[in-house]
Amino acid sequence: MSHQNLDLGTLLHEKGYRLTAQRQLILDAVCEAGGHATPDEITERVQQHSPAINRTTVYRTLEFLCDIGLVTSTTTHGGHLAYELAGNEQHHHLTCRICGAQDTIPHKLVAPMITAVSKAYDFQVVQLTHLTLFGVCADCRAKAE
Amino acid sequence: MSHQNLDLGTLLHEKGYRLTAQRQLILDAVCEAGGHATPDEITERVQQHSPAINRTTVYRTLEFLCDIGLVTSTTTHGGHLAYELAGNEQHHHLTCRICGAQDTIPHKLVAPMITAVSKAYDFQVVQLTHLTLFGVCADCRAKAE
DNA sequence: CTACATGCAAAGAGTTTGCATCCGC
DNA sequence: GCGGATGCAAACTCTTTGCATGTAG
Repeated sequence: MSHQNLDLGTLLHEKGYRLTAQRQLILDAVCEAGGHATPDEITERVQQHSPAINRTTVYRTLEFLCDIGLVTSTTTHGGHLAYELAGNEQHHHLTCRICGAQDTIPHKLVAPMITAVSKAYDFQVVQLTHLTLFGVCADCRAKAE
Repeated sequence: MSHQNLDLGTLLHEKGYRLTAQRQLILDAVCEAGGHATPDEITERVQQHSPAINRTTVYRTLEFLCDIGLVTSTTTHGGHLAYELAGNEQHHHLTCRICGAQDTIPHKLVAPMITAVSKAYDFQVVQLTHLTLFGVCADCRAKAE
């Protein structure tokens, strides 16, 4: 996942926020992580560049980036926070319980189900956090045999 | 949700475990809760009958009941554990972000999506924890207008 | 220079672990 | 009586909060 030619400075400035080294580094780290990343993983990545950065700052900045729409947050299976770059396209995830491999599936595979549920139950699904399906990937199934 | 004529004593005995008052009470509490219940809610319910019961015991017993297949666990939106009686029928949940109302949807609404994903990605979905879709229920939408 | 952002330390939930005691079988 | 189950306290992880200091604009 890339920066999408994102100019964080300009973007923040337009909204009245400040560009700081920490914010840039944390956003970079989320990009590099390339999928779900926990605050811990982000902290580790960021500290490779700038070891002094505080955990608190990582938490606050991730929430901040979430607020301004640059990243999205989910709760992972284990019940922990996970962040990822907010892409343009809505998508969902497959996570292998065994090897942890992640795959991305397009929303169109999920959309019909959402529509069916919405109609049947008069319930407006607001899947702010995208869906994560857990299972076993082809590789791990092959190895298991 | 009811006990389903469940004889916990016999069941535990068959598997080589012991029946204790705590286990019975905790299972009862999960039944009474009638849906997702957090360890805290369970503890509160149990303590209405037997105030001396320890939080640790609740945690351990819930995990134990999970292991022997009587209850299932999920991670809720807030990232906390939630348990519920393992029914015979696979199902999923709708949770209203506003009023917290919960509805249950049958697996057949979700199954086609799972099948499509499995085929397209050669990924065997093992949705041990059932799915929870977040959104806004009809009542809350009506009130919002 | 001024408000926003950061760092630090400490608090706070929720959950787990170690160990002595208890009790179902 | 034996070994699994419980209770208690303490540790542990993840996350949030309060307040002083630093720094972008």
